[in-house]
Amino acid sequence: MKLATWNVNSIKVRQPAVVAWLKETIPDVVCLQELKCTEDAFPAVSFEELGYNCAVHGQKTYNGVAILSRRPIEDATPRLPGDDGDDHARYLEAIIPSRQGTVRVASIYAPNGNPVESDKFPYKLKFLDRLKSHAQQLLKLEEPTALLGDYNIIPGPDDVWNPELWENDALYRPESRSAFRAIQYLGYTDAFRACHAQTHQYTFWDYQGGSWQKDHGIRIDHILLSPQAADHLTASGIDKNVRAGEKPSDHVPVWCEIDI
DNA sequence: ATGCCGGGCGAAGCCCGA
Repeated sequence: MKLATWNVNSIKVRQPAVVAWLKETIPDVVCLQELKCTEDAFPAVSFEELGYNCAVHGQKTYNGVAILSRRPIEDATPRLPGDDGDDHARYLEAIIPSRQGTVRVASIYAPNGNPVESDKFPYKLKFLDRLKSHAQQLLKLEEPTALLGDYNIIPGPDDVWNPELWENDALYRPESRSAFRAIQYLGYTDAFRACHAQTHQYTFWDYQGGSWQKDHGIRIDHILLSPQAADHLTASGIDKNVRAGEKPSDHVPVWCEIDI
């Protein structure tokens, strides 16, 4: 089963690119982030024509997450527990039947958190703490679980072209990196890092300043696997070529293959 | 180091992202 995540930065603008990528790579499950639209405006038909079911947790202008699946989508559940006052559409979880049993997947759009002096940074850290608590609850189920998405965290100095320039950025602050490690310490595996030792493999390049041409990127889109999923991990990759296409998102897809 | 880029909204210019 091939699982993927992609922050599309507006599904309305990116719909042709997503369709082309789906046709080329044929993932079984895709988690999308930054739809920037409500569920009504989500272009589900163009994905259904390719054989995908869609579950959408939308929001006008900001955020918005979705799950596409070639298999049925069961129990699609929006929102991360732990703060009923949080109305951002940043989390959608669902159960997907596999050949043997099921896989639980989540599409996650963690807050950016900049500037760090603003209330956006504590909001980010609180969201990540809620994600950790929920991830801990999910471990008790002892199921194959994949938490896919834009975590907005650079895990370490090898995941950015020039870490010195990011020291006071919310994506690289010690508090953010610590929060990402804390989820892994619960028992989750970074799928890409488990498959690749190469450093400086990026998932995001800023539109500005020729970042893509200079390969000045960051690795912030991640797939975390529960032990029952990680035990069957066979491959992972970053579809970097997508960044060179027509009207690209600033993020590219990250995927993993689990033999379940 | 930032908003030079790109998108939303809405019809100019501001908000937001990373």
